Amino acid sequence: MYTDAVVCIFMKRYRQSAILELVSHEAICSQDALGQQLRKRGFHATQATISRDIKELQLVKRASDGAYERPAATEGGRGVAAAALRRAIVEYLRRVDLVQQLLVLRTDPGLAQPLALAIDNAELPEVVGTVAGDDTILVITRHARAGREVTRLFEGWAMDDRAYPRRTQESFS
Amino acid sequence: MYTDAVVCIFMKRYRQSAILELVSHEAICSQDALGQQLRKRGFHATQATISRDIKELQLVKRASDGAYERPAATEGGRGVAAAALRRAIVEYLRRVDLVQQLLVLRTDPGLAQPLALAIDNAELPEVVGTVAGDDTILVITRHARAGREVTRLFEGWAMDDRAYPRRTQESFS
DNA sequence: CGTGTTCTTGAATAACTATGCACGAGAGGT
DNA sequence: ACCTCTCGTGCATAGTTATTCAAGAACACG
Repeated sequence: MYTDAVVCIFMKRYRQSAILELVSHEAICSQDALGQQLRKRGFHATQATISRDIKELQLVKRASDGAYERPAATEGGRGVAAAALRRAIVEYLRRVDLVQQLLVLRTDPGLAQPLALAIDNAELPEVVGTVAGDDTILVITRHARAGREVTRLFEGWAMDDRAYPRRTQESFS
Repeated sequence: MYTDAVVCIFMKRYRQSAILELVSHEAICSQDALGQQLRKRGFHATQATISRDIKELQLVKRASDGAYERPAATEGGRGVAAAALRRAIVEYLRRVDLVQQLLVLRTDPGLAQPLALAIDNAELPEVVGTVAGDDTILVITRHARAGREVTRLFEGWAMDDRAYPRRTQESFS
């Protein structure tokens, strides 16, 4: 069954990295298609095996186009979300106003949603929730003190960015 | 077929938000299961309809446990990243040089990192990767043709910007 | 050696999802 | 009123994926 008996154990790993390689480069929409690509690269595996590989690799299948994708590329945990938030703040935030425990953020038109999303994903403990329109976001914090804290945090990031005319990159990570 | 004819148009929206609600709260592993839950909440929809809803909502199905999930965690998706890239190009890019499949971008001092980040996040299919220094970015594309395409794309954006003096954000989408 | 265990896999098939087709309801347009 | 276009939908079914069953290989242990 195996061209070379010894290879059996190692095969799986190689095959799986080939799968990651493939799905990150092109849109593969079915396990059979993936099997075909693998065969071109010298791997022989049935759909059943590929199904198991995909499960182990924790890939996801996008419903929009049916392509496989590794969510690791897009997510990666709390720390990454925080970094993403900082980037989003620097990139999108234009103005901040605080009223009691309510924070009103302004962005350029159409960019409120992505920024609100970044705020939600960061899951800051002080933040209860957000409501976003087109260029305005209302951030509800637990109380006025929390509001001040968050305001300072966001303004600080935005400041850094303007102070030195836009540099800083080490500080992102 | 419809309990009330007028409701038909609005139904979809309600149903879809119910779907988002459901998948964010519990692990739903099949469209039939989703259908069951929906029925409990007063929505009647066949598997076919749910399949279409899921596609429209751009959910993904995790291979690990088969549950549906909204990739909203990915900071707004491809489109937003592309818009961010355009902003970054307009804002930071100063010069472009193409050598075969290698693209050399110049920015003002210290701004190469954020621009490179935007390029990476946009995940352009032609782009293999980037290497960024202080004011220079090397963008590796798949081949010379891809390089020309990307060059035209970036230059086009930079051009637009000079035509209309600085940032008309409606044009970003 | 045997024996039992664990891992990996293929074949068959069950389970699940997407889609072609048809139809009814509204929205315009003539 | 009538036609035509677009949407949203169900039904049937084609297409895709997960799982069950069985078997071969490697390994550990008496």
